[in-house]
Amino acid sequence: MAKRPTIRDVAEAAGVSKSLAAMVFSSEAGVSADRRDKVLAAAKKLGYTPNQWARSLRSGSGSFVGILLNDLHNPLLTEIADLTRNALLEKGQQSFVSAVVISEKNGKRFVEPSSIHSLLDLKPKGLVVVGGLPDLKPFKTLPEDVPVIIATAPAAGLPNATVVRSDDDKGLWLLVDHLVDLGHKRIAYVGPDDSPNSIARMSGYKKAMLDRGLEKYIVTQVAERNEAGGYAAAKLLLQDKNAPTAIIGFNDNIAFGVQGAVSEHAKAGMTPVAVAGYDNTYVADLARVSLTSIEQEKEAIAMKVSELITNPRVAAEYRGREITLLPRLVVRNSTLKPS
Amino acid sequence: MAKRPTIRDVAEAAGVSKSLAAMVFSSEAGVSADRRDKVLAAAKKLGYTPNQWARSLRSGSGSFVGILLNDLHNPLLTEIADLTRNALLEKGQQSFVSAVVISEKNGKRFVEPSSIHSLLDLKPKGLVVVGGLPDLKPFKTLPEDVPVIIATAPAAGLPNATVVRSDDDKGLWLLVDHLVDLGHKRIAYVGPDDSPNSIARMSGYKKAMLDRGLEKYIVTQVAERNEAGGYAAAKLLLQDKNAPTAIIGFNDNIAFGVQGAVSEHAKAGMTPVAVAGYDNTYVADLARVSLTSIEQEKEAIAMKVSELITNPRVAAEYRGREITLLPRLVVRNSTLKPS
DNA sequence: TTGTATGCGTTATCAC
DNA sequence: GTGATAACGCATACAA
Repeated sequence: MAKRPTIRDVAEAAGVSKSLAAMVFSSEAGVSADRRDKVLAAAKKLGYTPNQWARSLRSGSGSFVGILLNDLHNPLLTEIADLTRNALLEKGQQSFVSAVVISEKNGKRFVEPSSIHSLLDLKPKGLVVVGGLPDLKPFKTLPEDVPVIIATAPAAGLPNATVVRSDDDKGLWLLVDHLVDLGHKRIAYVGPDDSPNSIARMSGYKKAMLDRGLEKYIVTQVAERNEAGGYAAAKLLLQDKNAPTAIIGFNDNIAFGVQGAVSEHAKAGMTPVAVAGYDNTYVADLARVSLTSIEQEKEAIAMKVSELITNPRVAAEYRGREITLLPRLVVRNSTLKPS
Repeated sequence: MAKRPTIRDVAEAAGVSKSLAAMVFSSEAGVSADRRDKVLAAAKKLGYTPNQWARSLRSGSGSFVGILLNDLHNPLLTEIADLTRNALLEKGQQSFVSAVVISEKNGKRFVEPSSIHSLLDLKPKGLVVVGGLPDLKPFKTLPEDVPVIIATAPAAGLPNATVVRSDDDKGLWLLVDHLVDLGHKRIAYVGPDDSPNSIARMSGYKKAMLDRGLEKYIVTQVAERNEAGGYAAAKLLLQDKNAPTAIIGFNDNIAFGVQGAVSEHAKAGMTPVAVAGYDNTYVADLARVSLTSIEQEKEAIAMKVSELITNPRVAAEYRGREITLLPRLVVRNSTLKPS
């Protein structure tokens, strides 16, 4: 198959020098109109598009923004990555999404450093990290003027990064508040406690309960971050004599598992238990699921991120700081009707 | 921040020439043990890892496999991409996942060619395309010896690609067969008809109905490929006097919408309608959803793909051919109990 | 305005 | 076994 044309092929076809042809694609001015047209025509005919990686290599920095996606399975993260990419596209900013490799070595999951280096070696002009990475050290090799924005996760040890995330304390306060208003007192929380993110939410739950004078009803149950984890944890909670009347899950996935356990509980003739999740995944909105959840305002996050990455002034202003957005409660059947 | 060390830094630190240092990382032999150790020690101390893109540029081909992800929102595709990546990792094959950009121009969605070129310019040693791309022309610029594998989609006009997908005819046959065994006759199909993939499934449905002698009950309703599309289409079907007693959706997402419409239908006192989807997304397995679906054997697809990409002999053998895997029926409540 | 030379980080081809 | 040199595709400082 035909080899990809290079700028030399274009120059030759247009009858000009390589550098002249290069100028047509790099800087706007500096080339006479007729020659520029010739080059453009030749490029179009050959189907030439610049190799942006060679460009990165030479210039020290590319013209694209790198988006590092933490987990392909998490709909919240893929959604935010996609929204960010679209927001950047609207500003005319190219981006490149790549997914981190997570491998497992003797039972422990960790991020392959090479999958981070791969993106950094492409020399992005800015970097967006979507989701919490356990180790952000590799990013320290980035040049000073490359902004790093971390979406929906704390900046574990990266002093110059900007964090854009929604306020977990507020989110859990909204959930607890909503449930208390419905008459619940025994409100339990189910979720992991192995990451900054999960710890923040659990702590938000406790603060909210305290705030409502319900400290003696605080019950937390550790769970793995998937449906099965939520199911198992809820089963444990529900067999207690002082079983909760409402359960909040760390995220929607866990809450789905809780819903499963709660359904079985209700079928056994027990009083129905309210369930709420977090992240407002599209699944939560399905008619059959109808799970009350917290919307992290993904669009707002994406907009903020794209603004930070494209506007150097704003980027400089927020370097090393955290931008906190207000989450929003989305009430659905799981906390209203009996399930 | 510290700049990323290059091979020159390593060579200098080890007191050897760049070429010698390079040999340590490229070929196994050809360098004396003591110098090799010196280089390795220096590399470790500086935290050096080779820039694989510069390597690609020079060698004409990198050491990694490119995985092009069609749609970040489709759980089937992200799952297959991830499984493929893991299968490759187990064979010691690095891979790089990047997502295509889909933009919208005057109402029409299309793939940004630049997002494909970006990955091709990295010069992968093999390419995996996950999901159906409307236009595969850009891949024609790949060298002859770079295998292209297309997962879960037809090879629209790429004669040298290998396709790995499951048999849609068989999948729809399994669904229709299952429903007929349960006593259904009025089995309708809901889904789009705007892509090779969707046309294949719709045709599979018709063949299966014919095969069971139910040609006079064939009813298809076009729907957009999302929950809302399924909901709207099902609403239309259900208001008919000869409403179907079972509805098959093009994929799970559409079937979720159908489930919503069917629930409302049942609440209005009508006889419950069976629903089935396709792709066996993790959502289908949620207790509250419990949707009968077709498993495309994602693991098997990923295994096949990774074998094709890593084994040149197998790749050559299947070049230009299609590998069809057998799908599997997963029965859940949506086709059993009244919903 | 146009062409030439140099280098980004790497590997391949030579000499030595 | 080792080291200098060219080249991958591109951009830029410089000279013409």
